[in-house]
Formats: sequence, structure tokens, C-alpha cells
Amino acid sequence: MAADGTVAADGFAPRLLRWFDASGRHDLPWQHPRSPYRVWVSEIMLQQTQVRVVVPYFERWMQALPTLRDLAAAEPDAVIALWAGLGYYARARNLHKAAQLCMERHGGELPRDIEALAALPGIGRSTAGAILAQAHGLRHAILDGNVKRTLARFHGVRGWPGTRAVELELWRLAEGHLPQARMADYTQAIMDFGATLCTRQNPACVLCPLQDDCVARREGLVAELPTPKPGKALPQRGTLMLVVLDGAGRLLLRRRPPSGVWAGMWSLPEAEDADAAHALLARHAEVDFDAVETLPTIEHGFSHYRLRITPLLWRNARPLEQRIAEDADARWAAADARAAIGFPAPVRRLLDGLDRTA
DNA sequence: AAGCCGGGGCC
DNA sequence: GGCCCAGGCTT
Repeated sequence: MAADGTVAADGFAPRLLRWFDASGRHDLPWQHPRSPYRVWVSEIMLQQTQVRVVVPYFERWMQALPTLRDLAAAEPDAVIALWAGLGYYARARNLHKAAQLCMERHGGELPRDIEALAALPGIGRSTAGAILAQAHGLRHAILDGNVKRTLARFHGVRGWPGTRAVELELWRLAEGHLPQARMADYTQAIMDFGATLCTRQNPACVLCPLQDDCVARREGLVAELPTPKPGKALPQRGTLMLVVLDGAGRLLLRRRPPSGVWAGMWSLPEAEDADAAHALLARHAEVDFDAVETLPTIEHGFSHYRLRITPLLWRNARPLEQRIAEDADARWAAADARAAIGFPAPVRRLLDGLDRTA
């Protein structure tokens, strides 16, 4: 690294770009065309989600909402339905909100100013940099998981990147490597490099264009870097999910609370115990509570806790239509209507299993 | 700094 | 079964 703190002279970016030209990914759907809106949606989908998973969601999204204006005008439930299965649903709500803010404040386009861009909901420093670099070729760094891993190894940076000091060091290094040209390709290159060559496990060091100058390679630390997050045991929680069908096969649904897990999404009614289940059921239908059928429990893991779902099934319930009419957060949905609703993944699995056995 | 927020891939 | 991932927001 040069005395002024820059590291461009070491050939990091040129070697990465040569590798990208030969071995990078050039056929991802958001690269053709590489418009600001498409890059933005792809970057949000790719937060904590791998390329292979994102591609079909991205294609479906662009079919339904091809422009920022279309997104801004869409119904919230339609946006969630396009997202259902991807997880982190705040990303979808933030996309929607940000599109509307762009219509109001930025003439219907994403701002080119990084401060204004990062001020939009769901767009932080790294995602703002990725959008500006890829959509406009502007000289901004990114620091996602791939870049953190690559830089931690190349420079031998120790310590978990979740700590402030390590993260600041990695940002400094990332900015020091930026090339003067080809910013869009460079940004795609360093992400591809981390995703396909400098992988977390079994990185292809023998093929690496940076191996001669890689500190981790030289010091035998490749498997130790980046330093993993200190571990902790996940708490276990449980819930009852009520599967209530009326004589016509319609299913009782309730909207989730506006905050917390699966916020605002349609799901099955939930209760903590049998008494609460009974009370909840009585508010929506006449049904023989003792005629309950048990379904297999479903285990669902979150990043911060584990959830054991116990489904309870009643058939031939008689809906209390008056109560439903008064309750905007409850509905009886027929099978064909259910298909178009975006359910949380374990609920979708449960309902699909129900349809197969019913 | 730590917790919250999903889901899936992978060993 | 545990860990991690093309992060950002809230407290």
C-alpha cells in the first residue's frame, strides 16, 4: 500500500477486472439492461439472499412491475405477494415506500447523489454505492459479505467484521482499491470474486489472480478469516396455528400485526395455548372445538430464534359472517384466492401439505 | 454494540 | 443441526 493510504498501485483492481473478463458473470438478468431501477431491485433482493434464489423472483418482479412508477403505484399486498418466500419482508415494504418517495421528491427516478440515495428506506451505504457504481459508473465502494471476506483475507484483517473498528478498516481498504474507470464492472467483479472464487469454504486459491499478495494465503490464515461471529444458543419458541375450514372449503385467515415477524402479512390465526385457541376460534366461527385434528408440527428457524409450529385443524366450521365483516384483519379465503396470497414460507408449506391430503 | 428481521444453501 | 449469506434499521 502506498504511503498516502491508497492501494491502487498494487494492481488489485486491474487483476480483478482481468479475472472478471475471463471468469465473472456477465449474463445476470439485472445486467441486461443495467438500468438504475433494475439494479436497485436486484441489490435489495440480494441482501442476505443468494443469486440462484433471487433470479426467478427478479424475473417475476420485472414482469409485474417493469418500472419504478409501476412499483410506486402498486398495492402493498401485491408487492408482498411478489416477495413471498424471499424473507426479510421489510425489504419489500421499503422498496415500495422508496419508490413512492422517488415519485414525490426525485422526479420519479432514483437520486444520483449518494447521500440522498442512502436516505431512502432500505438503502444503506453499501447498497447505495452498488447502485451508483453499477447504474452510473460512479466511484463508490461497496462492503457486502463477499467484499469483507475478500479484503479480510487479502490484507490479513483479524477480528469479527461486525465490530465497528474492523468494519471501518474494511471500508478504508475497499475505497483504496477503487479503479479510475470501469466502476460498474469492478463492482460486479469483486462481488463475483467473493461469491465464486474467494468463497467462505474451499476458496480456489490456486486459481486466484491475487494469491501472490494475499496475506491470508501467505500466513496460512485463509480458513481462519474472516473471523466468525461469536456463537450463541438460539432461544426456542412455540405457537399454535389454527387451520379452520368451512363446509365450502374456505379457510380462515388473519393478518399479522403491523410490526414484528411477518409484519402485516396474511397468515393463519395463532394462539399460545388451547384456551387462547378456543377463545379465538369462538370469535370467528361456530365449531365443535373437541373435533380437532392434529397435523404434523413444523420447525422453522430464524436467525435469532427457533419456532415450533403446532397446526390444529377443524373442518365444517360455520363462519360468523357478521364478525368477519366488522374485522378488516380476518377473512375466509377459498382455495383459488389463497394461491394468490403471499404467505410466510412455513405457512405456505403447511397449506400446500393440506391441499395435497385434502 | 447488540438485537431484530426470513429463508434457503450447504456442510 | 449449525452456520452463513449481494444489509439495513432500531434501540
